[in-house]
Amino acid sequence: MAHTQEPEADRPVVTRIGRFVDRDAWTAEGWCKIERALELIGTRSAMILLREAFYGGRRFDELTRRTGLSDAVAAKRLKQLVDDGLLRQQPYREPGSRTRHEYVLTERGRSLFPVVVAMMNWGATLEGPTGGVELVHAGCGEPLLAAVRCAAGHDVTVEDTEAQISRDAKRARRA
Amino acid sequence: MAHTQEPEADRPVVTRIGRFVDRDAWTAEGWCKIERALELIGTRSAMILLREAFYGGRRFDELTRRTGLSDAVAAKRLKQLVDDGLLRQQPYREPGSRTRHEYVLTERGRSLFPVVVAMMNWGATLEGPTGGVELVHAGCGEPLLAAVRCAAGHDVTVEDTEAQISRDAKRARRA
DNA sequence: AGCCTGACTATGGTCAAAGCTAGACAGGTA
DNA sequence: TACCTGTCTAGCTTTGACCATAGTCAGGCT
Repeated sequence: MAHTQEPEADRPVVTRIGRFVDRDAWTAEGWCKIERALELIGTRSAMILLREAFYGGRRFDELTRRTGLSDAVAAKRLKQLVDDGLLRQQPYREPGSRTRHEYVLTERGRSLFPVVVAMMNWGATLEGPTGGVELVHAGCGEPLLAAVRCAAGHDVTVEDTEAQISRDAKRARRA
Repeated sequence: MAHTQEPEADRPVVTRIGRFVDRDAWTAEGWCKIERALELIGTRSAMILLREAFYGGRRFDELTRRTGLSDAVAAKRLKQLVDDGLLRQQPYREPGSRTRHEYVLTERGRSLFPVVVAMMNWGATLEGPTGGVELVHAGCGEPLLAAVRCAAGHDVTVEDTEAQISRDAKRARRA
């Protein structure tokens, strides 16, 4: 598989600071936010159903058809996403049919927006056909990008990043 | 599971525009950038190894120890990540030991930064212990956030987003 | 040479994800 | 009433992710 082999400096990607310099002073055990996220969205079916939700898909038949998932898997995963509070069922009624449910993103589901955009961005850089669905800014029509900023508003690169043990780790440990 | 049940307006999350309004005019089949990304980073082990890489971990023993993965899984996944061009092996020599390899992020691997940050951000919003490792801006010490912007530089919310079929979909189809 | 250690590899077992097929079930239509 | 259709459930199977254990193998050490 072809890929970039940049002959770059032998420096750490991210600098470790504080107590985290000694990595054995601390264990990730149960603290990792990414692992926690993966428990909810770590399956292929969950991610592509959410993708469809961000593309505006809401109804069971559309979601199954456009994701290519089987009824059974889609139903199971949608149920889990509802239970986990990422989607919510909303009744609707098509004339001549009985009341059914649409699946719409909750606030928690919408807050996955940066994750979805970041993954689309990254996926777009991989080899394979370009194109497909694209998300753009309604205001100006420009495609979306996921950016990393700090809370103070600065753009941040990997090289400008430091890793530390969160200051409230001790406080939280009591809980 | 407790979660927000916002009583919000009955509008689509994302507006579909262009040919994409008729969703059956087009099929996702093989075009989805997220599915392509998931083929490379869609496993728990891949994500948490990359997490460790962004935390500054490089050596086999450290990566296995801090991720809690077994040797076998770590070795297999690292091999895959190297083959896929997200990591690269770099020789090092500890005094008294033979030459070994560190695993360092390639440019392609580093470009996952927004994905990792976005997932950490989102995971932090879930219930469970807060704390753990935190990434901060070296300049000002503020924690990192993943933001969504358009190519023109505007901040974009879900509501300001439109989904369309990418204009170069046809061009790419020839390939 | 023979030993030791750290980085893999090979094997077997468990479990979850996802596909397929077949139903169940509600609530409309004829 | 009987029937149809779209949503959802229930089995069964395959695949792959992960773990545990036990090897292999390279290369420095004594």
